[in-house]
Formats: sequence, structure tokens, C-alpha cells
Amino acid sequence: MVDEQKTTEEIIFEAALSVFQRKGLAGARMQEIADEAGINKSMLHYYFRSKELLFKQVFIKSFKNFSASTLPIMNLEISWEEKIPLLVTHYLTAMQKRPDLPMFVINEMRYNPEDFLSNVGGNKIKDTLFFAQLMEGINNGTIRPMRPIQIVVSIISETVFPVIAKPMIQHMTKLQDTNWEAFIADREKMIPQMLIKYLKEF
Amino acid sequence: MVDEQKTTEEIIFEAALSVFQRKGLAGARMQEIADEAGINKSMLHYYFRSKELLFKQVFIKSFKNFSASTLPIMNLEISWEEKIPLLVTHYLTAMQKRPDLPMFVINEMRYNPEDFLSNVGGNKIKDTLFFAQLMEGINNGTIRPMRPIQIVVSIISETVFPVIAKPMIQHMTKLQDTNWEAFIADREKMIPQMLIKYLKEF
DNA sequence: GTCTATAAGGTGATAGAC
DNA sequence: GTCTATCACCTTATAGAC
Repeated sequence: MVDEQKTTEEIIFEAALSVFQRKGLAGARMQEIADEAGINKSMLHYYFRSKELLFKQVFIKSFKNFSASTLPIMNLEISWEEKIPLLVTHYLTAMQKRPDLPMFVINEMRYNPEDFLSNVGGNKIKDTLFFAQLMEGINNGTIRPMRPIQIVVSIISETVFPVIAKPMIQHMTKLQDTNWEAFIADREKMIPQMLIKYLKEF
Repeated sequence: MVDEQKTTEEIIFEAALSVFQRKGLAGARMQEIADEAGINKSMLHYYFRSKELLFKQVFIKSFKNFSASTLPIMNLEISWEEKIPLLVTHYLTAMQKRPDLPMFVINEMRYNPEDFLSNVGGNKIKDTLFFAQLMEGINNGTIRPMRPIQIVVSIISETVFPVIAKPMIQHMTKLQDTNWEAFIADREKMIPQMLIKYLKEF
């Protein structure tokens, strides 16, 4: 730990991140954030003025965290076939560690107007090497003709959804927690196989 | 309209269904439900006692609605290869009509203890003809060896997730609403092809 | 059954002492 | 910068007239 001492502002922000991601904007309480930060409630207003402003900062940070985490993998200097398993593993492990993050981002995004994220800047996935590799393969006939974005959406859907819907799936299937890990491990192999097979054999 | 006159209780319940699905438990307001029902707020307590009890009924109804809607398709007397496109189309169209429903169910399920749904009774998917057909195919070697539940989860993931994550995907891809329909139409063809190819060719 | 009025407690936000 | 005390408002819930 090089930088042991966190500023009060950082302590509050991390507590807010945790509470907002778990409870959402409507469900979160300023008092709960203060308690989790081990600090007086007035400090929240001193540093962030209002609940809404604190939430905005937390949301933007969460959105960047979720959407930017895969960019390094997408830009690796390896083939697209090697990239898909890496992306699948990344999402499965990252989302299992923090299942509240994707849920929070997706959920709160329904209420926030588009210009809310104007300064965040999306469209980064289209600028990755992974996207360029898919485009090239499609153009030279080695990959099935389709929109590359469909592949990205499938990877995210197949990995993120089962994790956020875990309680529902467990209820549907009566799967115990001990078997859940095996279930996810199976998916980790299955999804890349299925996607690559579909893209290459046509 | 055979039964034009709805009871006050039904009017309230439908308004509650709408508001809770849009705003969630924490975000919903009893006053808003009363307004949407065009009725006095006291009536909500007269018929349902408390917000929590009203929510419970709404949640159970929503859960049944979401999870039971595919059972008729799964039990059709057709082959499993014919069933997959039907299931995909069903989820895509049903979820696009009511994107709040799956989001609501998945989201609120994180907070409700398992016994909350004990009387609803899950495990129904395992009792469908679709599930039996998959098991049979796996056992006689015509379908790739795997847990049948993985197939069901993939179908739901690939269809439900893009719809609930629509704002995020649109932000990521700068996809306009007019192109969204084409995006979904492509998926409707792509997903069954991918799944069936993976299951049969191994 | 339906309404008005109001209680009772929670919640975001601020003033002011230190 | 940090705390206590407090305001002003909102929200669920109930009492009681009709």
C-alpha cells in the first residue's frame, strides 16, 4: 500500500459507489452512505452538494468502469479467435466479482437522458482492433457476413445476463450454489466454441 | 369486451403493476399508483393494506407472467429444432413490448429471499417437452453432450439481454431507433442458426 | 366503499458552533 | 473540515365523516 491515507472525499465516494450500486438511486439513503463511510452525513453535502450530484459522479464512474474494462483485451495483438475466449472469461469473472455493477448501469440508464453521458463518449468499441479484425474477416470472406456488433452483443449477453439473472436461474433450475460454479465453468468453454464455430463455418 | 366493468381492486392492481414495473419497489410512490388508477390513495390501503403487500402481489404476478409465458411453446408437438426459432421470436417480441417486465423481475429478485417465491413453484422448465427432447437428443448422440439448461439460458440471454440493455447498446454503437429494428430482426435469424448449428454439428 | 384530514416517521439539506 | 441540531418536505398509513 503506497498511498495508505485516502482523503475524506475518496472514502465517501467509495461508500457511495457501493451503496448506489447495491440499492440504486431511489433505494439508496444518504445516511447509509455516511454510515458505510464511517463519517458524518453533513460531509456528504459538504463534498458533493446533493444526492443527485453524488449519484451522477458514481454513475459515470460505474459506466466507464463497466464499458472500458474490455478495451485492453480487444486491442491485444492476437487473432480474433484467440480474443473471444479471453473476452468471455473476462466478463464471467469480472461480473461474478461485482454482479451489482452491470445491473446498476443497465438499470439506471433507462432513467437518465442520453445527454447525461455525452461527456463520457461511447463508440469506443468500434475503434478497437477486435472490431477491425472482425470487419476484415467479414470483408475477405473468412467470417460469416454480419454486423460485427452482433458478435459483441452476443458475447456480453451470454456472459453478463446469466450472472445478473443468477437468482432467477437458480430458482428456475433449483441449482445449488455449489453447482453454480460448474454451470459457469461449462459456459466459459461453450460460448467461445459456439460463437467461433458459427462465425467460421458457413 | 365481454367484461367491461373492472372492479376497483383490479384497477388498482393494474396501475400498481405498471408503476412498480417502471419504477421498482423503492422508486414507486403510492400516490403515483393512485393517480394512474384515477382513484383515491386511501383505497390502496383499503384493498391491499400496505405498499409492501401490494408489491408482493405485483411481483408474484410479474414473475409468473415472465416465466410461464414460454411454457406453451416448449410443450408444442414439434421438433426441438423447430422450437428454438419460435422461442427466440417469442422472447424478442414479448420483451420488446414490455421491456420493463424482465428488468423488474430480475432486479427485484436480488432483494427478495428465496422463500418469497416458494409458493410460486419453479422448476417447470424441466418438466416441458422441449427439455425432454433435448435430453433425448443428448442421450442418443444427435445433440452435443451438455446440460440442457445451458441451451435455455442461452436463448433467454441472447434475446432478453439486448432488449433490457437497449439504452446501453445504443449508446455504445450510436445505433438510431430506426436501425434498432433491423438489429433485432438480424438477431432473430442469427440466434437460432447459431444454437442449432452448435448443437447438431460436433 | 370512498373520501378528507391528519398523524407519525423518514429523508435531503442547511445553519452554525468548534 | 467536521460535528450537532434542526428545518422543510415527502411518504406511508390511519382515523373518521359520509
